[in-house]
Amino acid sequence: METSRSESADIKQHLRALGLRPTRQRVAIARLLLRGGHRHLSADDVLAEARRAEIPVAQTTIYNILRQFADVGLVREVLVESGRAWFDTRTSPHVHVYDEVTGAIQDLDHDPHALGLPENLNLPADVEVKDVSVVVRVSYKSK
Amino acid sequence: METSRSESADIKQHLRALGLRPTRQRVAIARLLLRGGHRHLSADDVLAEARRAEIPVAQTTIYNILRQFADVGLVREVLVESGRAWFDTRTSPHVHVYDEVTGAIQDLDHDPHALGLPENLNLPADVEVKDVSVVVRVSYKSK
DNA sequence: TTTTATGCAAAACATTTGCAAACCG
DNA sequence: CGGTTTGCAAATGTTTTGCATAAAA
Repeated sequence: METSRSESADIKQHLRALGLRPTRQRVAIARLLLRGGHRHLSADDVLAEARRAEIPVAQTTIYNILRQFADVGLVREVLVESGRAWFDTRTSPHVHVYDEVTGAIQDLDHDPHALGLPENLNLPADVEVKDVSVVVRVSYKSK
Repeated sequence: METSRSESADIKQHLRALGLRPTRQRVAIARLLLRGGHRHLSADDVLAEARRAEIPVAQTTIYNILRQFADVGLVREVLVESGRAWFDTRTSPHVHVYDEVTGAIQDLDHDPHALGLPENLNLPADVEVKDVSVVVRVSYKSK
């Protein structure tokens, strides 16, 4: 895989714009995460992908970077089961469908903000909505 | 605190109806959880309350019971942060507002099912919606 | 050079497991 | 009794921390 000079430059600029120093690891992980296709990855998945891509990075750093990326909205944290966090490379509004049997997470093209929710919240002026997450938990009807 | 005979009987019957043997621990924990007021409790909170109420029960059992209770719908698992699960003693439909700063979870009287969601799912016939969870993540505007 | 990030190893947690003893029906 | 459930201790898995080294500005 070839790393184009301009792609790196773009990502560096992107990270800077988000207030993050474009370190070697952050740039490499960002490229890895943002390359086409929406995916749901655990921290360990990202570490594995990084290793595969021969990106020199420690597990601790993966955790740091994923938290930072989630903070600035580069990825979205998805909580569907206690004990492990998933990170969604799709940041545009959508709903998650979680299969309790297989553990699979699927995206559903539906904007949670279009649900008339935030308006109904009656929130104080200084309160800011950071995210609205919708998870539809499904399983299979027995017989 | 006095334990009325009939209250115990009610709970036992309730548990049986849900397919759970009314063991000493399950009955005691159920009574503790279902006594008035909607709350969001961690497994550890429940253990602490049990100790306070002098209910003889082990941590392992709390975990078992909470999972079972969630399975049969006696409580609802709430996932708002990775690494720890909360259990909501309110089972009627509502939305959660999670304060990222204080960690507080609040209920919002709004039925997620009234959002036109399940109908839009286009799910296969054998797929069953077990739960729809909505979490509005908020924090405070700076300055 | 000054600040910030990385990475290692060790902690810290929440949750689960294996298995013997106790309990429920 | 016979299948479940409990509870202990140990294990597991994920995420965090402390701190020295390295990289960024």
